[in-house]
Amino acid sequence: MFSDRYQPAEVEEKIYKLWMDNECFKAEDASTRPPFCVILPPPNVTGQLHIGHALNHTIQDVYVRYKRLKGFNVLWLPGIDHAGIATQAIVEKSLAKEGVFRKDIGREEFINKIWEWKHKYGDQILSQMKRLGNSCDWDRLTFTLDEGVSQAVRRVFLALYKQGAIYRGTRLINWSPKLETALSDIEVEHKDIKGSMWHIKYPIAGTDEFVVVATTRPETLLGDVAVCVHPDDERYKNLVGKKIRLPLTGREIPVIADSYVDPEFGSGVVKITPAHDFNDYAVGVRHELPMINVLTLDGKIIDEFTAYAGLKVKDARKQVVQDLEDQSLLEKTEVHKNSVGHCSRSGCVVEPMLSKQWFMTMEDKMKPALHAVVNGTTEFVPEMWTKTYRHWLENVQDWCISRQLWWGHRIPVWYCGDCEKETVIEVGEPSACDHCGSSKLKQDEDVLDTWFSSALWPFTTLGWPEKTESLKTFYPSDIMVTGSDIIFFWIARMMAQGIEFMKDVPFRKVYFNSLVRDSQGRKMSKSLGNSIDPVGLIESHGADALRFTLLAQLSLGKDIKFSQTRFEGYRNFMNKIWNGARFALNTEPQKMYSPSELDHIGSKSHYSVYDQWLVSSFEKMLFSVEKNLENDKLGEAAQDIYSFVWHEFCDWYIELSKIRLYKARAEEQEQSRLLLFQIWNRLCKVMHPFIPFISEEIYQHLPLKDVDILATAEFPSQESDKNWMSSLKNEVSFQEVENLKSVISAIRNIRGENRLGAGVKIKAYLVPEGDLSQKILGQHEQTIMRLCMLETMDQSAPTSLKQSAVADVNQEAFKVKVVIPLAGLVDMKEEVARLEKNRAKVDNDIQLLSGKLKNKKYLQNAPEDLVLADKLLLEKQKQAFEKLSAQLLLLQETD
RNA sequence: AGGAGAUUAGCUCAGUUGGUAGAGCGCCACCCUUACAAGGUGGAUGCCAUCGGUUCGAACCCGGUAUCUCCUACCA
Repeated sequence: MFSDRYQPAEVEEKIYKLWMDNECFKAEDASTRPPFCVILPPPNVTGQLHIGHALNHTIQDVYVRYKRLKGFNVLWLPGIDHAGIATQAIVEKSLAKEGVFRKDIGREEFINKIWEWKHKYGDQILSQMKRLGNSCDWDRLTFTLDEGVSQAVRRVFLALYKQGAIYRGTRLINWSPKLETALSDIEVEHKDIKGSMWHIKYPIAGTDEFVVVATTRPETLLGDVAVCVHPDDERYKNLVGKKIRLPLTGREIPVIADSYVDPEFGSGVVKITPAHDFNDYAVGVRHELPMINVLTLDGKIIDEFTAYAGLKVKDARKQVVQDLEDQSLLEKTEVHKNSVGHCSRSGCVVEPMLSKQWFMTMEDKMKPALHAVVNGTTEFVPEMWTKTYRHWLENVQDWCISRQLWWGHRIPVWYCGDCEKETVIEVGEPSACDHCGSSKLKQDEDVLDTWFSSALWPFTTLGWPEKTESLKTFYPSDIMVTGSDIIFFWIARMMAQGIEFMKDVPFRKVYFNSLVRDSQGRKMSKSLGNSIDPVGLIESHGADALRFTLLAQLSLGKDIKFSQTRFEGYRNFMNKIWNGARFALNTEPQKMYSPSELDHIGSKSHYSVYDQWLVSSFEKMLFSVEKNLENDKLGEAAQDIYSFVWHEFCDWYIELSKIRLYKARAEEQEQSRLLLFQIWNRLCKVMHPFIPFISEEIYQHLPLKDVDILATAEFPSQESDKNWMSSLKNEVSFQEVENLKSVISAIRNIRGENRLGAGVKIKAYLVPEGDLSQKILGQHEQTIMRLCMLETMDQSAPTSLKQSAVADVNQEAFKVKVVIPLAGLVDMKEEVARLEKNRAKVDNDIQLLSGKLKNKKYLQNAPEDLVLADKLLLEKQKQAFEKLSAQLLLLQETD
């Protein structure tokens, strides 16, 4: 130890190794201790952890370490997600740089390449998680493509398939032409694009007349199957039922009426292209219209439209517009801002596409998932997210679960070459068709949406479908910590699948963590370049400082702005803790204590009132931390620790105890040291869930004969610490020290406001009123003199108050008049100003209180003790006012 | 368009059974006092967005308004 600055870089790696070597994070499948389980939302294998992960993981680590210290059999189960589309896209991109293309090397070879990537980056992510201090049971690390998980996925697929809940069908889905796969909604990002709105004349068949249709996508005109107006729109009523001669194709299409059309928007006439627009698709289904596909899977016009065949969407659009203009069918073009879906992985524009895909029915599955949250079986924190959850689940649609990718769980369906029917099995490959017995079977080329396996995560990680001890002990888990952005994609689906296959919810509580934004409040994103790398932060100020920065700012339901100066502030706090410990541990001579000496006390009389005050203060902090943790208020718990360590222990206790520690007799010194160790022994445990490295490092330096490991120690509690805590805390001593603090503050205040530097030696008259006041002053004379840097301290009244600063300390039974002669030290102006300011404050109080006490209704309705307190306060303030006025008069007198 | 949330010190934000507003950072003054200058002591700064209601009493409860943020959907 004992650099005067805390050096996290020298500590963290060593400490993490200590934990690993001692298997501190291992959970037991069978234990007499109560279980506590957290399943880590598995980070994507695609790259590095970002600061959002740091927050998410730190929150979990606080719960997990706290419960571990509380004696629970804790399992924090780590994992990594294969993240199908994201990983495939990234690996494909990186291979392309070397001139290697997926389609050239083939499925098997490409998947091998991804596995190589996974091993490299998976390990990198794990080491980053360790640097943060995550106390996961690493032996249980699970990857979403592990054999056991794959088995489970196939069993679920088969079960749902047999139920009819999984089916194959042709629907309109989001399609990435670049990646050539279906996308989930979460993979579609809407961006505002400045585009155009083209007003096109559609000729009415058999006439010379036109109807004008406004569109942002003229190229899909090729797939139009109708023109639609609002049924109540007078302008077009007579048009309904007539035919339109579709430009560029000559195809005749009907005019239909549907209330989906907004008569106010554009021309009030909409072209219907069911194969390329979600609304049009719905209209198409309602009106039983045909659906004409216009695009190839890679986003080009199909060959049937010879004039445009092979053109990309953008080029086709230009060509179509040009051709319409040439035929004088383009009425006008307007600038139009449009929100367009983009593929979050490749950046290309997403096309709604008619496609044959696998779907899972959702409506029935989501009912119990909704119910379990509404009735509180699973609790949402903060509670407001239940509204969002409900809103989503009540408007759920079937889920497209197939993806045209190579990386993922391959769909366990085989198609028969003879009868064309499907065979689905749970293990291995089928040898014959279920329906006709043919052996000409071919497996579906597609893989499952990543979220399909993620939805099973709470039980597949514990060994399902085997009936494992882990599953029995740890399902359901206690808390799931995650972002609210995946409440539907993940949380809801885990709820549904958990209830379906485990007959119980997957977790008792969901904690939705905040979003970490940059210092300007912007979302962190690659495109803005404002992402913060947590590893860089750890390297600069240490993992504990980072953790504490995130935790201390935590407030349920609110985002965190990451500020560098605040981070530095908490780095300073780590240093403060370090030096507080250094004060306790560096005092020579060193003696080693047995654990029992740190847990029990000898004679109470050996402890000073300062010690007793500290123990009371510690106890108050401890209870507050526990209460806040139990109520998921991690931020407030962190702040409890902050203010105890800095403002109670360092600011007051250390200063109060110095005299005894430096100057007193040997046995008294020994007693002081023992108390310091007793406090730090416990304080380390309280701090540990939040800042595990520094607390463990300090703990390892405690002069204990057999040092154990903090990570698996026992959290202090009223029961376990009964002897120590209840013997030492003492409300009378606590009050005594609070009184003492008030005198010291009063003197310091006079010093500060009169600009009397620390170098100026001052004399003070402290005039007590009553025995208690006298006793306290007498007992703490040395302390007062030291902390206020007094030259002399006199308990008798001064002969005159002229040319003196005066303050009245008045705390219930403790009353002291503080008089400090200022003659020759300062201009009296400062003191006059100080007293006037005080008097104004007191006067304000008097006005307020007397007004209140004149109000008859207040006297009738307010609780008695409140009224009484106000009356007492009023009297006290009136006296204070008198005294201040008298002193002001004195000061202004000239001799 | 629908839903949710926010508005408190210069900045970032706390503030639950309604009872005279708090913290960190920043700022000002003085100080390297043997744990710590990444420190110490003292100080300044608020019509708690706005209008109304309930109440003896509102930052807090209810309603309206303004501004901002996020989510979902959509813009043919």
